[in-house]
Amino acid sequence: MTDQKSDSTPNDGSVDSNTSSNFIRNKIAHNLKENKHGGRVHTRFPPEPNGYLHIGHAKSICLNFTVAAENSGLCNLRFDDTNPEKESQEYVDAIKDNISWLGFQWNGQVRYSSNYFEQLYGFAVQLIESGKAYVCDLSADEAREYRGTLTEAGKNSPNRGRAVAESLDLFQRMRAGEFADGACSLRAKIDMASPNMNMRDPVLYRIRHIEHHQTGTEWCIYPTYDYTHCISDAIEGITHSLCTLEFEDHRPLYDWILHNLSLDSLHHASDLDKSDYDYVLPEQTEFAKLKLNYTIVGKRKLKEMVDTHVVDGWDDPRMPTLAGLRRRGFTAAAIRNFCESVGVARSESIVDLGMLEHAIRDDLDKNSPRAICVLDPLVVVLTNVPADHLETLDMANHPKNEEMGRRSVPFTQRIVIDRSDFEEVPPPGFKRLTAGGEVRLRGAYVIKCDDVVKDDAGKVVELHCSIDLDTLGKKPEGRKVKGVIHWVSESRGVPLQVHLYDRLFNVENPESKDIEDFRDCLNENSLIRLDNCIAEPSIAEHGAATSFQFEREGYYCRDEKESREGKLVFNRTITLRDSW
RNA sequence: UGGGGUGUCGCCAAGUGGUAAGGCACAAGGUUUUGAUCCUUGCAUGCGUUGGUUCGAAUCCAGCCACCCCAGCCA
Repeated sequence: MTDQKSDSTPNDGSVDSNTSSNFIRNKIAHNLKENKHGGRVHTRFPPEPNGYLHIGHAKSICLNFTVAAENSGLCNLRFDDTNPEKESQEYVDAIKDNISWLGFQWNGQVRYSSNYFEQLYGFAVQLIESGKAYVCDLSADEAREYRGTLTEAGKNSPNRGRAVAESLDLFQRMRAGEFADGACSLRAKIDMASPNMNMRDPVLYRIRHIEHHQTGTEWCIYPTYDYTHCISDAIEGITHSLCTLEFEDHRPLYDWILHNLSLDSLHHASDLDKSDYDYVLPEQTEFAKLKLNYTIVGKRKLKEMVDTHVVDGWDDPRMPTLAGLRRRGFTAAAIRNFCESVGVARSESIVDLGMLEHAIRDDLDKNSPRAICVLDPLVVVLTNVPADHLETLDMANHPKNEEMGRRSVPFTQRIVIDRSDFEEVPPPGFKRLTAGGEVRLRGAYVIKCDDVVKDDAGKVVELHCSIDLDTLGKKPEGRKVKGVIHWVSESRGVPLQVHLYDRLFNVENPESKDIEDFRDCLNENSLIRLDNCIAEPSIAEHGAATSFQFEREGYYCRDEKESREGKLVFNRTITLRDSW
């Protein structure tokens, strides 16, 4: 996906269900009513390119883009790339790709905080000149000691009273590369006794002689998040700066920086410079992060799982990353609907995985064509059918949506059914095939099991059944056959490998502080590979869909990464609900 | 124990002084050639807790309790 050229392309990431009110929508409606930003709503999604996006980011993406779209507003994509140490172009590319896949289009070109390095530098000079910032010689360790603690005030840096001219000179020399990493820093002059630690003369610039993925070696001083974010928002004309709860304590600093810069200079530096809109400073609003039970959403741990090969990569289908969910068979619409159903609030909560599962089942049930696949084949020989029999059965691709068309399924003398659909001694309530019992073959005939063939070890190897020729498309005479099972022609079916996925962790909260190492609660059975599956031939045809409901089993999608000519691999996205 | 937040059904969540929306989950019925889907019904005299104000409180006030975040030159 390349950068968007249009300035006003509406986002098409729509949601099926009705939207409900939340405090951010209410706040925006209120601002609109007061005409605070001249009717504008302009948000931004500001990831740091230091990892892949996950389901938690999806919540923020959906929030920012939909809230803008609902109000005919705009949403920027801005990479918050102020710490080159952990960032890379690989992540930039993956993030852009994920957002597009989710169905959103950002306003104009992709932005980078690093686009504003020169302006940011100029604003820093402005703060120094007005006595609001100074160059500090304290080392990181010393600064920590001077900062005080949660309950004790800090001490002023010895350089706090440094003359403006001297700080100006030093800052210029920091930029020129005269000092080693950590030798000094630029700090805001606020209040070392503030109960809010963020206000105890926070660092604005630090020295890092390191290459940046966007600016190369142009800079050796890099602005911090706190200093950069608010000014970047102001430059882009953001009206509502939405972020997560842990930044709440940073809001006073966000406001301090903007209010201690000249409003005119911010206005002139901004995208709104030549517009007719009044220039109003952006406002930060915080909401709770999305957490899901049985899963980890923490970049550090996700990266660790990738690096230590607990999973196969960022796009492993068990990962909560957008890349992983996509490969698993989740649709963008399902993720959008899920985010909408979860809502946005300020209380920290852990959403039940069942909600995500519901969202994907809901979408796939409506939109995926049906097919038949037998995961654990057991041969059934139809004794009253000729050995060379080949019949073509016509089946609907979707039970409720005729528009999805129909398909042909070959029926032969030897077929396979799933081993779990036969029981010699059935448990109470069992509705499938039993010795001597009858069952309906989905889309075909009713069969009766006459004979159970076993090997020397007593394992069932084959079933001999007779079919009732008068039951194709009609109910059997004089009796009721309750069960329906699926089947595939043994000779005409196509072999495939199927990957069965389950949750990665076997505890509800693998990120809990009680758990020292997440490796201790890994689900051993999170991936099961089935090598002998066999499916109806239509799924392998040229132009076939890539995502199906394998009837009575669940939703499966072709794994594009592992499938190749002559070797089909399918991933189980999610099982069907099962009340049996 | 300084500061900032949050507490409404098992899980999310609406509600902003007029008598507890919705979704998920769960349960019971019905339809069904997928034990799926779909349909119907049920599911908080109760809103962390204790007091107070009021004709009336989840909503206002006070106290208490629990949990989360903050002492990176990370974001």
